[in-house]
Amino acid sequence: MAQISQIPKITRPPEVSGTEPRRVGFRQREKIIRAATGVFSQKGYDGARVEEIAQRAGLPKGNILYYFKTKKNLYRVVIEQVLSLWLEALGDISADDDPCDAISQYIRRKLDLSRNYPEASRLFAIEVIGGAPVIGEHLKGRLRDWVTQKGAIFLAWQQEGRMAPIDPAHAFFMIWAVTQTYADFQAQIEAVISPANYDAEVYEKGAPGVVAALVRGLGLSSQKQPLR
Amino acid sequence: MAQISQIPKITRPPEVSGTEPRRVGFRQREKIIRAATGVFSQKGYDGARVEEIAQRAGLPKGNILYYFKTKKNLYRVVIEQVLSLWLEALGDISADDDPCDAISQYIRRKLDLSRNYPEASRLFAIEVIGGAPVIGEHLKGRLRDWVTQKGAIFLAWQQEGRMAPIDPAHAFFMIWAVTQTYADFQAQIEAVISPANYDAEVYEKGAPGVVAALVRGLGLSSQKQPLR
DNA sequence: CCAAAAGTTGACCATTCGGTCGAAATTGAG
DNA sequence: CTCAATTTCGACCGAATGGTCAACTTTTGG
Repeated sequence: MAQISQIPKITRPPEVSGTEPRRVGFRQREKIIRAATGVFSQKGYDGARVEEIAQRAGLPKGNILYYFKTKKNLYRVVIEQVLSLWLEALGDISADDDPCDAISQYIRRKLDLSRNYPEASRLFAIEVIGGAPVIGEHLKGRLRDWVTQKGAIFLAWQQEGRMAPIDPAHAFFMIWAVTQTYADFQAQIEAVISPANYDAEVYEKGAPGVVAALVRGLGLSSQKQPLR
Repeated sequence: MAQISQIPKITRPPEVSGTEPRRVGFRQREKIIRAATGVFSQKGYDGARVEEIAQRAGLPKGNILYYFKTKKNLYRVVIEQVLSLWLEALGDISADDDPCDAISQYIRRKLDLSRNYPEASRLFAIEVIGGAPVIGEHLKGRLRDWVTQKGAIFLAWQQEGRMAPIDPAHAFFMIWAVTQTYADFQAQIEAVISPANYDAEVYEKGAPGVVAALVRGLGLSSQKQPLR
């Protein structure tokens, strides 16, 4: 996805025409970032070899360093892009929403993220497990604020008895943990059940039950529903 | 003439007799494994430096390689020990148990594992995220069998209406995800809430609500008295 | 007490990897 | 077309790292 970046010297606004502003470097950067995400997510920062990223991107190694001065810098760019994706997916939860609808939808959104960007999820996980050396500050900032804000909504719902009395932050930890486990621990899940098709078997068949369980656990029985 | 060294001057046979292995190597191995677990869990396999492990263990590098022929071999030993811990903690769940009691207890046990061995949990996570190259076969074997077996019990309970109709395997994935998140994503949790004392704030204050939510979500509302 | 086995240690080596460089090739604006 | 900026690419380098080795010390069994 397009993102605010500091590409050197793009002074021309994107003119949409038959002849796109084919900055060669832009395409290459995208390819490299995509390749890097894959390698970093599997091997971690130290395990990843610039040479392998280059190979996956179909470029010589020197080229990678040409676009991203250093390996560390490339990692920073990649992880920050992943973080953006993650934060975006937080989306909005409004106090006016029906708790059950809002949260089920939120859970499903997170689940979709795991499904569509499993590598991003894994990379994020590795970064956090390692102590979040790069994105730690962001977590203490944006993420924390978001949780505080949405947590207030949860508290209000709880006040009205429309949600189980659980610490809002922990409610989020729970939701994140469950949804991300399908991307991060895919290898384990595949070992336990042996799905012919992971997406179909897991996200389509298994996940709905999990969403229901989460919703039930958070005390969000559908307002006018037979479920008790 | 007295040698100054940090090595305990144990010139006498170990005060502890019996089956205690007198070999010096046994102690050293333990120290090394402990140090290695810490380093591997934070940096991953490639990020870990043998030198750093040696330093943490208070030994010269050559010594590490003396006991564990290669770095890879050391990793294998460490990860396999972690796996043992993990599998042991699965413990037993019997069909005769009260579902609610059995599963709450199980959740608490897993939570204790995260609390007492956070590094082990993180190392396990890194291994699985990387595709479980070393322990994959074990997961397809022992873990899978365990899930199948215990899953049957879940199904029986569900038949009797004592548990929500959720795929047993996914029920476990859910429980594992939530309990392990407190160890694996500690950095994120610390960023969001700022606990003066992680254990107290998280495991003692926050976790009980999470256990309750999980139990509720799995449809195990305690028809009995709130145990403990 | 003695000799063999086990363990310790730092110096050393081969390889790998991130990063540099310079020169050739490509691109694109005027 | 021209020319300068951009991009390509392989050769090369220094630092770091896993692993080896041989000399030396300690432990152990008899």
